[in-house]
Amino acid sequence: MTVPTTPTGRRERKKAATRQKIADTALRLFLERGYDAVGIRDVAAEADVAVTTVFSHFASKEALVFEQDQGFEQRLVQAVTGRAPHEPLVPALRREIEALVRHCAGDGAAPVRRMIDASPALREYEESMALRHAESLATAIAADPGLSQSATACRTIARFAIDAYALAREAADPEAALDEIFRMIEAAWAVA
Amino acid sequence: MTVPTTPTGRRERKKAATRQKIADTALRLFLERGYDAVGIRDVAAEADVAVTTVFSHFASKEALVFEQDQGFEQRLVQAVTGRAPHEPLVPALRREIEALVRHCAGDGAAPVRRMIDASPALREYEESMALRHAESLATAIAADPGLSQSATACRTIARFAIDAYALAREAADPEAALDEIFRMIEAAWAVA
DNA sequence: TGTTAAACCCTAACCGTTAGGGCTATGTTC
DNA sequence: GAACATAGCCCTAACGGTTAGGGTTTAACA
Repeated sequence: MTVPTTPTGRRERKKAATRQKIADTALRLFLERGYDAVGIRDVAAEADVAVTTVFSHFASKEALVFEQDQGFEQRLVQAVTGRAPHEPLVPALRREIEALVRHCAGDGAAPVRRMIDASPALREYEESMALRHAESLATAIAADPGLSQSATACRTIARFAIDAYALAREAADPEAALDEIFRMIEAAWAVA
Repeated sequence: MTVPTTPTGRRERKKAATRQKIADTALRLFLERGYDAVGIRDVAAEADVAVTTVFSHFASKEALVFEQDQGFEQRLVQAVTGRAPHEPLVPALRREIEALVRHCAGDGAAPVRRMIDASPALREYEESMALRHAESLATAIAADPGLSQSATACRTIARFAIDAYALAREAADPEAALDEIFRMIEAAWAVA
């Protein structure tokens, strides 16, 4: 079910190395020269691979920036499926989203965030990604045997949670914003 | 403030006519042959204009499909700013969104909806458009002198409302879904 | 009537992305 | 160990959305 952290064979190791080299090179170039000023052909040349190889590892130029997309989604789902028995849903969601917001607001991620915010294409991609995450989250919530909400309520809460993530990231005081938004989500969930 | 329904001069009339001809031609071709099977060059040729003219009227190929984008946004904002004095916010929002959902689920719009749902590019564009609308809506809500909510609460409710629109559209029974979602939104707004 | 600029045209390109087809090294089977 | 199958990579060429550059017409207006 989970991806092995260390691939077994030489082939898989080499593949993972190629992927990582491409991602690292791309991010470095993007930060050095700006996302729009770097072409896929530049990335490929600098990483010493063919253009087609880049696209065999990443579905689009934007995807190069959001390399850990999957981990992100898994954490969200895990926060729901892996929470302690009888632990209520919303606080568990909140905890995870708070961690994710902290991670994105951390110092290390600041230049990347600036880059994303400066590029409409990247912002759009990020939001579209978030919606996919909301779908996964909704599925996970709907599958929880301890909850018996309608499918609509599950999808609604999932989207609200993703909204919270997006809004908190942009807020001047992310912590306070999360407080406020999750009070609202809690109330919404209570009447569902 | 509002766009004049009938442009005054000949130049503006011709411009509007060109724009409309392009939009009509594009939609017709898209529906006839499929969105992906029709290129911008095809649209331009059939509408008897230059490719550059198409892009001087529409920012992208996707924008050709969502021609009434602006009207959409204006209606949402209007539902907030133009509601009766002392009328509560959420029911006004709900009324407008219900009307919009009905409009999109109507028979006339069915082929267009099928086309949108069949194209990832169009779906993504639509969601991104909806987020812009949420921003406008948030601004309108925040500007209401009768309300005294935090900026975060306003933006949150705006996004929730847009979520309601998206979720209801996809639901098997849009009316019932709206009922359910707006009960949640009402509760969220009450604690804001 | 002459001037200005908006709307339009054409050509040529840029850039992300994909198709087609070939090569090599890795993993597997006999 | 030899033979095979194929995953991963390469190259070239193209497609399609989008834009830059620069020219022409014509409505608007002094």
